[in-house]
Amino acid sequence: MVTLDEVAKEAGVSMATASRVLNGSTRRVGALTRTRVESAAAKLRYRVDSTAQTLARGESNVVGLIVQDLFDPYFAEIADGVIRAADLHDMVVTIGTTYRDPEREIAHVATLTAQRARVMLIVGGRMADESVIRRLRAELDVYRAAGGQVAVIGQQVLGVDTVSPLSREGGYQLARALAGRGHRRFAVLAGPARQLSAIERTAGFLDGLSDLGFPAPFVVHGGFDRDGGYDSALELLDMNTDVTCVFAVTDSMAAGALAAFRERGVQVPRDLSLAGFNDVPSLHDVIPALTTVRLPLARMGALALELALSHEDVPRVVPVPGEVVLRESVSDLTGASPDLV
Amino acid sequence: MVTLDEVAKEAGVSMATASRVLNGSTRRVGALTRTRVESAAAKLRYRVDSTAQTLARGESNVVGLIVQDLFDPYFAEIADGVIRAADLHDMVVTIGTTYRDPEREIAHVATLTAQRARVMLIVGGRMADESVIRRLRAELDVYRAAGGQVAVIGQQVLGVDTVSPLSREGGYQLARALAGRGHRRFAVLAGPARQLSAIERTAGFLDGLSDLGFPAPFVVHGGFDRDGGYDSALELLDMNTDVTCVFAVTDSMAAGALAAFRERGVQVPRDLSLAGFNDVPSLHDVIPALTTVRLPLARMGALALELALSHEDVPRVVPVPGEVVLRESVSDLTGASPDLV
DNA sequence: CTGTTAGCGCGTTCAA
DNA sequence: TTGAACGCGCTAACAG
Repeated sequence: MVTLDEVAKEAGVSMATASRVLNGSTRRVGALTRTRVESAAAKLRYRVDSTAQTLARGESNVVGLIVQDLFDPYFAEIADGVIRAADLHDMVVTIGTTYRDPEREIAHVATLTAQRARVMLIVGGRMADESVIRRLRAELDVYRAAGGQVAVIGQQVLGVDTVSPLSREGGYQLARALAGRGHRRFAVLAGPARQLSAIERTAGFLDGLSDLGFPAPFVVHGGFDRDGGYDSALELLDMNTDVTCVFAVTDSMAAGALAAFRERGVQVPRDLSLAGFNDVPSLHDVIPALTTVRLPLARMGALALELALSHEDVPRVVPVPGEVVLRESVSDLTGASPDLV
Repeated sequence: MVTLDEVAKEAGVSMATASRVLNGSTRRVGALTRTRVESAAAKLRYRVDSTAQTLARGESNVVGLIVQDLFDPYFAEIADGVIRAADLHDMVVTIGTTYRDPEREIAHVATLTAQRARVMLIVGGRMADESVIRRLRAELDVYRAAGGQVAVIGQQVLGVDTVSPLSREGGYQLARALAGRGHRRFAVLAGPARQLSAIERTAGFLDGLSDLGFPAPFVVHGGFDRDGGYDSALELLDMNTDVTCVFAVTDSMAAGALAAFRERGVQVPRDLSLAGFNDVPSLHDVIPALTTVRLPLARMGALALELALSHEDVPRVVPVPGEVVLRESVSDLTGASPDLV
């Protein structure tokens, strides 16, 4: 690989000059020398070594991104937003996936620290396990002590910059919207009992119902993904409740629930209404169209990066409201209009 | 950030020794010294600087991955496989997305070269544009000249290690399978006219039909994604053909086509049968279940990494066969059994 | 088994 | 405006 000083020699200048024209910020170089260096670099097919730059500058251009699972469209969309934003800053994105294993999360933080990532973005509902959180925070502390910037997308538990989807409020608004359709008796497929964002969404939903004076819903815990929704839905059906509407705390879970209902001959929304959360685009074509709470995932990813890059001393929290989107999967029980759009 | 020689001082040993116990491969260090170094490192919260390691070793631990769009489950699943495999090798994955823009692809290759990525994985059907391919190849050449390893997932056009989905054969087998269900008159939603994998799938399909002595299908070109399928399907309907079965060269396109058919009141598979390609898991819940050709995407990603890591002088090609999966979206016209599983 | 030394490729003072 | 020299944090000979 061609190095900078080979280019310098070829151009008949010093390394310092070559560095200035090829990578320097202050461009105080004579026009002639500049073109000489540039053509030498082109001729030799010179490519900077950004690892050497990182070492010399003490600052890298890598964005570390930690997600649970790229396979989940929720994370994929956020990752997409991060990558787009990073591109604008000429930064590269290193992705680590945890598959919901906190140990892997901690390991990734360590790895990204070793990479001297300039910023680190952590996505996804942390589990409410104190001991794990403590160790994660410890690992983050050594990263930050070295000048690294951290931003989190999700629950605000780490004392760092946070892009915070208003899960609780989303659940709350969803409850009111569903009530507006005439539903009174609900069930919640609540996901893992210790998953913070699942907890928040459920809690907001419960609050909404309780403020309305409605009975508390049936709550079924289970996995956070499609299969979790499927299993929870079957479990719910076996309980033989009289609910008219089911809230799955994730679109993926709702998709699973839909499959389960279908298998059991339960028609949505005729026999049972269903709502999800996130408004994942890849689920836009499911039938019936899913009522859900929309989150601007890609924008949240970009936002997190900007937050981390523009770091200030005091941790900031950017709340991101969700938007209830009523679609066919929820029936209208008010009698006013039996058909939905 | 704590450096290696601070650790060495703390432990009362030389940097070399500290390096050996903390990062060296040959672990010929006395037990006592070893523990002394280890506890010093722990006490000081030392974290290696892998950029410095890269510089010193002349070899990095980053895997560069170039995909078109993380949002597309096809790429997301491959990326997942790559990340998992990289993890096994203690390597990190840097992802760049091209959004199908060849210029961005070339730019990413340059960036990853600058990062001194140890291997580079390029995924996705290249466009059949000679001039772009030439420039891409030129950029790859400087990367490879520096000792970088490249593997491609997709069409074999670059003279490097390739994981090659047997698109043509997949299309061929699909044609035969559909014929086995009694279909004779087909249409193909063929995607972009210059997209290699789309071309291959279509060509194989045509071959299959022609070998069977069936008439050539209607071919509609369009976008490669969900919306492309949607638009192409509408276009097909407007042509008022008498086809009984439609092959969309992508599952995402098939999903879009399904939506279009539904809007127009065309029921699948009663009025029209539909098949896709890829067997994307996130589409497993669509109704009716999609007949498709399954590709082991995650495994292909892992495979590509192994290929690149175990580089040999002569470029290798690993063909990956697809598997036809017949599901409800294709009706059985043979009359033998009017209902499908 | 351990220490000394010389780079890896680049940015950046400090002089000229 | 340009060049010489040092250092970033670490590994890898080479000695001892």
